[in-house]
Amino acid sequence: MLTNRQLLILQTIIDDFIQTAHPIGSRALANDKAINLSAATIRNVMADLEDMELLEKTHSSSGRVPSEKGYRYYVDNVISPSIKEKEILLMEHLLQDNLLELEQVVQMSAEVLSQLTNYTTIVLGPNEIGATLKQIQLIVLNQRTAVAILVTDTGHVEHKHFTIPPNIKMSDFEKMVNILNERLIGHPIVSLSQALQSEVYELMKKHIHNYEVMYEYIKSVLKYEEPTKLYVSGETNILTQPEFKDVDKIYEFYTMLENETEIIKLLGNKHQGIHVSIGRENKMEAIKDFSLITTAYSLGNDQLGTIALLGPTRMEYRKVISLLQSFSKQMTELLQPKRDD
Amino acid sequence: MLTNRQLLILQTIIDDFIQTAHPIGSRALANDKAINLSAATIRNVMADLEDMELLEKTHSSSGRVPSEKGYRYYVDNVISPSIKEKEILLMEHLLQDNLLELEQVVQMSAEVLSQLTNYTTIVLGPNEIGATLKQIQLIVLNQRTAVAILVTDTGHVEHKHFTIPPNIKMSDFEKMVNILNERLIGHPIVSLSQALQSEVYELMKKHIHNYEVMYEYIKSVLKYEEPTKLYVSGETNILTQPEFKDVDKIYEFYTMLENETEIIKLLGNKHQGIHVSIGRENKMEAIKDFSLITTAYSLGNDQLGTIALLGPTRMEYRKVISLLQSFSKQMTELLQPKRDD
DNA sequence: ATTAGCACTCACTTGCATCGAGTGCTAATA
DNA sequence: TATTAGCACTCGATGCAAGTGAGTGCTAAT
Repeated sequence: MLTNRQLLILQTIIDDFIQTAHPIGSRALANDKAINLSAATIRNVMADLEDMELLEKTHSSSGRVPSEKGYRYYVDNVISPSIKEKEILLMEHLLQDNLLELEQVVQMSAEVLSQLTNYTTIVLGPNEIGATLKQIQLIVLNQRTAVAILVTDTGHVEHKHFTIPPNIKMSDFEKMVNILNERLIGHPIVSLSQALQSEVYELMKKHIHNYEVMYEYIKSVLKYEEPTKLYVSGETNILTQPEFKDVDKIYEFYTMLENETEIIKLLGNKHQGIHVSIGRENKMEAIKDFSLITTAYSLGNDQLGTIALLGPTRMEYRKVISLLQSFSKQMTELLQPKRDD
Repeated sequence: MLTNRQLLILQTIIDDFIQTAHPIGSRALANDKAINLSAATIRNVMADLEDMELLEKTHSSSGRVPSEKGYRYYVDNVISPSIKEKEILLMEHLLQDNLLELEQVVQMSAEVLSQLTNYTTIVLGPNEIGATLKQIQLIVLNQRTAVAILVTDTGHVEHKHFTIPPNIKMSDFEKMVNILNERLIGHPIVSLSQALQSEVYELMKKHIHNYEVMYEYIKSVLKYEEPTKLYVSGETNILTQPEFKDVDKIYEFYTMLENETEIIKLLGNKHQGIHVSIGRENKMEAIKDFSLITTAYSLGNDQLGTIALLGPTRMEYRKVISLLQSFSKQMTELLQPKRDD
């Protein structure tokens, strides 16, 4: 446990460093009105904090810089539950305004968040687990190709192109659509394939010529492919941070962003609430110099997606955490009415 | 007009510089087996070429570097009509393989091109000018919202969410969809709004209650918004080029990529064929150090889209140009059957 | 017309001295 | 006993001078 004095100094160093990105020396702290101690005393305290591995030096005679452990302590113990700031009000305004499709709302929010924070926003989802089929359409484009359109109750529209099975009559095609709509509407879209088997197969056998070929085609069309999309916004913000003036680091950063599967792995499976990973706490080598703050947004018990802010370990934790808390709350409220009525 | 000797030296300097990114000195050229001249003679030729502004020095005693005018001369006069290389065969293979939606094909091609060249690929389009309406659907999600789905004959699917007009009966809604499908199918989607007015308005007046409100809503749904999408692929490639080791330049580059409207302006309105803009020939300040090679892909006389490769002025013009030529040809061939049958 | 030779230019590197912000330690002080 | 002042020390950053080398332009010889 830290003494009040130690805590004050740790906090001041981290706050200052977050603003300036320069190591903080004892002299600078001695000038801080809130700290009424001499530089020498402060040096002693700093030495203690360094022994506890909460601070580090960049070289033997440099000022102090927070260590990852220091940030961790700061996030866990120092940051007080936030108050509403003007940024939060701005975001609330944006979110409540309109009646857009979920995906667009999320995308917009990501942009707003990266503008407000000057960090990079990564959004996962929304996934459609829990969504049910509202309507299915098969539209013939020409003799060879057709397009299938699935609409969910959440308003998500998905379409797939496919080649028309050989030796299929148009009348069978139409019958097929009717059967599908009659039997599959209301089924969760994740399990449409199973539903096709249990609800539709026998009917097809009865009414459709060449039903086996048709069945296989429909099955492949209905196969649920995780449509998780990744939106990244404010990539360039990272370039304005002084710690990324090295081209190699920038290259690594952008390459990391291109690796979608890794990012999905990183963001998925986060529990409810705000989650902070600092530096090497992240599983991913490429972001060992970053901090990642994530939160899930959800409807009821279904997790719908994750939104994350990525910045240097020297991050404005206070601000970002309260922004994300607000976002998560807003989002969940916004989603509520969309399905209920 | 250049002498053979001047041409040989210009060409060699540009070829070497494209490979190494270092200024080329007279000594290095004198060692080139293809050039059987002393360093001093080469220096004289180089001085001549510099007078003609085809070469430049980075400082008074440096080797020579091609000027923009030099690249221009090289592109216009030196590059011979290309032969098929292995890359082109690879691309042909990828393009012919499958039966995907146009947008996906274009997106994939962009990725392949940026991999093959190590430059950044920017794709505009495909635009849907000339596409006609194949089917329209209105699907009610809940009491307040519905989604409209438009499908074109090219297989492009577009959807829009909208609020359901107040005081509208479900039966009217269904009637409406029937009328729209009866009257609007086959109309070019760019002019659906007009067609709505001329073909549908009177009918609505007759059959639909509250037709004025409905009309306005439908009109806004049908309003054609240029769905031109921009795909960028291989952004990180630029970071491997030695001329972009400066963070400011990288920042400028990425900021430029975020500015979609500017890019669309830059890429649109290019005539048929390959088009090379070198350095300041580009209208856009942010890419004054880049060369942009564009080509349009098209079906018949309708221009469908533009694909462009962006790299340093020190670009492998030969390779890029022949790749793009091939792409354009392939693409046009690929598109042909999609609509005809 | 071509080439060898030479003086010159200039970016780049290396070494060295200096500066200053910051530290740890010790002794004096409240 | 806790705090502070003072001092020697460390080390990155900055600036300068000298040296290096790749390259040039010019001139005179071939």
